[in-house]
Amino acid sequence: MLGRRAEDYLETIYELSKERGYTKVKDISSKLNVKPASVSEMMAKLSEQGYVVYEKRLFVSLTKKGREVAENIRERREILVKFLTTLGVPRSVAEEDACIIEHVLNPETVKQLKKFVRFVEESPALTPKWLKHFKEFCEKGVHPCDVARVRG
Amino acid sequence: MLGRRAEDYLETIYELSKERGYTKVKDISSKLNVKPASVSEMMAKLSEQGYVVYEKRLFVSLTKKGREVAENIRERREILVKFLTTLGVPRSVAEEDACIIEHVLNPETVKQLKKFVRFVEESPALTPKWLKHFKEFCEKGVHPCDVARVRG
DNA sequence: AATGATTTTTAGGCAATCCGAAAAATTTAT
DNA sequence: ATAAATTTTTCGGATTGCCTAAAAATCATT
Repeated sequence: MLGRRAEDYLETIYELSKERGYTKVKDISSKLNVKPASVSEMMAKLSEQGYVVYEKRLFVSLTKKGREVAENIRERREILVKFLTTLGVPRSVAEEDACIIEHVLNPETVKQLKKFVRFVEESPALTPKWLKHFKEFCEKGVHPCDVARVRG
Repeated sequence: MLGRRAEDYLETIYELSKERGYTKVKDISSKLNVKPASVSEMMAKLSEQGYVVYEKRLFVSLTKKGREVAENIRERREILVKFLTTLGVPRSVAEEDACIIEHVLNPETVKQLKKFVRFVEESPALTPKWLKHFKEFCEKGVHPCDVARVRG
């Protein structure tokens, strides 16, 4: 099985390969904030297991197998980011957190969060009333409906 | 700083100590599904760092410092479980996932999820209408409001 | 083509966390 | 009190993933 960290590498390679179809050790290392030495090692492992094509000193690219994994993870992360930002988590934080938990969440959970995102997106209103209420609740700390009841 | 795994240990000790005020290596090992040998090691480390009182071969209990950490984590987990179950994730899955991500989520994110839970709990209706809609959406795959528009 | 700069690899290490096996201590039952 | 069963510790080892430093390869410039 593929370690969590390995998945990060695959996803990164995926992103970095978009233009040219391949990427280099240095780029991966910068993106992931690890030293090139660590990337070299990981590439050896990933190519051994058939996730990347690794031509030493030349380039790294994904195999079909690797691309499939990467795409899955990327999709998962996008869902998580959307989900968290919908709930009012600042984008930068949402992205960080998504990157961490994308690897560990049960698919069942992801499925459900995905449904939630769709539920909000497919709502007829641009921003559903309840979501507006929620945002208000976040700002004022009081449920708008309660206010209505008390005041009205 | 305390490793993620160490936090799991603290939380487990906390739970197991509730009745008697202390717990034993074996119990921790069963709860965390690791061998007693691993627990011994971790206890040595945690007591060195002042998180537990570790009387070799006799018992393990939390120090104040350890209890504080444990309580924090437990609270975070409870929020997560509530949150996930609210969104329709089955309890067992929610508990598993919560246990994993409780350690890594940004406090900002947790804060926001907590607000969401409160928002739902403090809603005047037992189950807010939108949440009913969401559940329906989960079952039928169609947003109830859309149905209303199309049919009506 | 030679020099210098950059990139990459290799080698040796470190930390966290787990394991199994064997030894030691404790507990339980007789 | 002793034998048997259980619990706990210790020790050596494995894995994952990261690092530094030094060597090697590649690239860029003249």
